Amino acid sequence: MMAMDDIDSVIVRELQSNARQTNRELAATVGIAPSTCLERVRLLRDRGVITGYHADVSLTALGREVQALLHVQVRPLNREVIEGFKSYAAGLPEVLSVFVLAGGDDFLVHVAVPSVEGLHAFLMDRFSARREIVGFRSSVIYQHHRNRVIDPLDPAGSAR
Amino acid sequence: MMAMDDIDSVIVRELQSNARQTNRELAATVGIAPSTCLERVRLLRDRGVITGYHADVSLTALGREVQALLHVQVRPLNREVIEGFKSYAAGLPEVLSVFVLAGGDDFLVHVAVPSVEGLHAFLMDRFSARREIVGFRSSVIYQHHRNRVIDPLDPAGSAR
DNA sequence: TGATCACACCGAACTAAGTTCGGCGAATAG
DNA sequence: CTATTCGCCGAACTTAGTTCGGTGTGATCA
Repeated sequence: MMAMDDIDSVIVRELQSNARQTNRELAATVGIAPSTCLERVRLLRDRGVITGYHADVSLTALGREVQALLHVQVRPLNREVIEGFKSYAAGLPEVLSVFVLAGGDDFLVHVAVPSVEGLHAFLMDRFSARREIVGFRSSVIYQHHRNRVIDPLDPAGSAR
Repeated sequence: MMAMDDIDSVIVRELQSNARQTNRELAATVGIAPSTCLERVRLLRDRGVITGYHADVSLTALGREVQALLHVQVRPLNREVIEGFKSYAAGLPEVLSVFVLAGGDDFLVHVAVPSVEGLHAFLMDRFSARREIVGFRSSVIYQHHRNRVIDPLDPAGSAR
C-alpha cells in the first residue's frame, strides 16, 4: 500500500465530513490546485482508501423511532448456518447492520423499527420462526453516537 | 412531517448508494428534469430526511485490521457518569460508534484497531484506568455487513 | 359546472465546476 | 553537473449546477 501523506489525510477527512463539496472547495481547503486535487481523489479511490460516497438519512424521518441491538445465538455452528443466518438478517429491511462475532454471542444485529411494538413484531415474525436460533437478547438503544471521521491512528496510538 | 412520494424515495435510495452522482444523472434515473430534481434534493435536506453526505473509508487501508465490540458496564448509573463515559469513548480515535443501551449492559462500543495487540493495549490504556467501569466484555468481529440503503418500511412491515 | 388559484414541473440561459493536457520545476540518481 | 522522473500547476474545453419565467394540471369554490 502506497503511503498517505498529510494532504491525502486532509482530503480523506474532508470528504468524510462532506462528500458533496466541490473539488474546487476541497482543493482550496487543502491548499493545492483543483486539477491536482482531482487526481489525488481519483488515486484514493483507485487505491481503495475511499470506498464510496453515501447520503446519510434520518431514521426518524423515515418513521423508525426505535433502534435496538439483538444478540443472537445460532446452532449448530457451521458455515452454512452462519452464512445462512447472516444473509437472511442482512436482507431484512429493518436491519441496519449485522456483526458476526467471536465469543459467546454469535451475531449482533442492529435494527431500526417504527416502535417498540414494531420491535416485538419483528422478533416474533422474523426471528422466532428460524430454527437455527437458539436464543437472543434484545437491548433498546437510548443513544447512538457515531464517529464519522476516521483518521489514520497516529504513532502514539495502539501498538502495532 | 411532509409526505415522501415515490420520487423522493428513489432519490433518497440513489443518494444513499452514490452520493456523488451528478444531479443530471440522478434526474435521469428518477425521470424528472434536473431543475426539479435539484429542488427535490434541496427540500429533502431542508426537511431533515437527508442529513449529510459522507465518504466511506476502508479501515484496512488506514491500517486498522481488527474490529471489536466492547460491552461495558459503568457504575453508579447516573447522568454524569453515563454522559461522561459516553463522551470519553466518543472522543477516542479508535472508537467508531458508541451505543447507550437499556438492559444489562450499559454501553456497547465499536472499535477499530491495528491488531489484536492493539485491542489489548486499547483496553488496558483507555478503559482499565476508568474508575466508573465495573466490567466489560470484548468480542472480536469476524465479519460486518452494513445495509447502506434504508428505505421507508412498506405498510406490510412492522406494526406501528 | 366553470373559473380561479396554487403548485409543481419544465427548459432555456447563465454561472460555475469538472476534466484534460502540455509544460514547468524540484528532487534524485547517475 | 546533467539527465530523468514525478507531481503539481494553470489554461482551455466540456459538462454540470443554478435560477427563473412560463406552462399545464389538479383542486377549490362560487
